[in-house]
Amino acid sequence: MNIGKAAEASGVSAKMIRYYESIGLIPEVSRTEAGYRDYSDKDVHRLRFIRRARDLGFSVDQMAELLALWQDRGRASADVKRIALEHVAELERKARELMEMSQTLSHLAGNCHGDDRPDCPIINVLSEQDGSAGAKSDAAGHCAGESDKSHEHAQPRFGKTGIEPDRKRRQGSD
Amino acid sequence: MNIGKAAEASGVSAKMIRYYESIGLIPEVSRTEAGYRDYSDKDVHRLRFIRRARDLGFSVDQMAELLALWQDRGRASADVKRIALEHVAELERKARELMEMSQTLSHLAGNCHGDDRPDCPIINVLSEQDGSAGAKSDAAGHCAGESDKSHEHAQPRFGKTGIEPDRKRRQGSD
DNA sequence: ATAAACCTTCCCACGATTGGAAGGTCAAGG
DNA sequence: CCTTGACCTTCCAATCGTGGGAAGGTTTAT
Repeated sequence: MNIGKAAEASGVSAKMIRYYESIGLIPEVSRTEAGYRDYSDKDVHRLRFIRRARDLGFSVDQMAELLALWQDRGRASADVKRIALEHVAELERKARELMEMSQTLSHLAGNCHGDDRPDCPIINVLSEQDGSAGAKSDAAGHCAGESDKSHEHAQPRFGKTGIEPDRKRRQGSD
Repeated sequence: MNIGKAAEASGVSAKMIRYYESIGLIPEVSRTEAGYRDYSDKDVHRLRFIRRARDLGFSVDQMAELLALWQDRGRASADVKRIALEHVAELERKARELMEMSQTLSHLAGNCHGDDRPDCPIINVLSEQDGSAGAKSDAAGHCAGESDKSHEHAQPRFGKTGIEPDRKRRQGSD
């Protein structure tokens, strides 16, 4: 089965299949004489596994762990569960972050007339001066319970588990 | 005020200040004789505006719209409100997506023994065959109400509003 | 004078994915 | 047999927001 069929059968695009191969998430499959990748049903099965994991928001690193556990007949379900629960915690953290932003903002929007006059609590909050000692309208800005997290966000979270992007692996040998 | 002080005063890193300038989100500020950027209080005020918008999850494009409205004395608050509510909808959509993944996964994890035996509903669901006609364990896989969204996700969402990344603007003239 | 702490520009990396160019291959129809 | 279109191959670039770092110049404090 060529890559197009494998992509269709698995729900993973041909582009991504090649990418996953290049970073070592999936092994290199055999090739036809013309150099076309040739996928077995087992390969497609693995790709479907990957698609489902991806649809659940797992990172490539986590998918690598899950794939390894899948292959491991002697795995402990505790290991799978741990990965899943860590991911759940992360998903919930991110969801909470988004909802806090959403709540703050819809609260502000609720207080905005939304007419053709310029006065707007949303703009007012965005343009607040910082060191305001006392004159701060507390109802608007940070009512969602986020206190000191303002300056730190978006750091890389999942450490690499062993697969590194050797995109250029085939450069000198081919 | 040099860029380091402006960064400290605004909560936007020096790196990001230069980036925002390079993409045209903020104007180029004046320079000292040595070429150092020199920020006024007004500039810092704008940077704080940006930091707050960013903390609310606005994209650079949306921040550009908000900055324009901020500067526009004759703005209609309806315009601000519209941007805010569109963003709220987007935030809620993303939060919902994350929560659906989280729920599916924690449901699965709840059914996982989490011991040293290999049997695990999480792995089972991930490795399910697709065209399974009847033998599908419905409790595990897709209980969160997501039906046909599996194959389409992560498309670019916010269209550019006029600021394009002309990072190399200063290349030939300087 | 010298060293530390800044600043400048430029390039690269992340993660996951898509798009496209340039070129080779395969299958179908004429 | 030849053409055409649909596929495949590799390689490069872009996305988005941010951080890291190199190479070199400047300011500031000792």
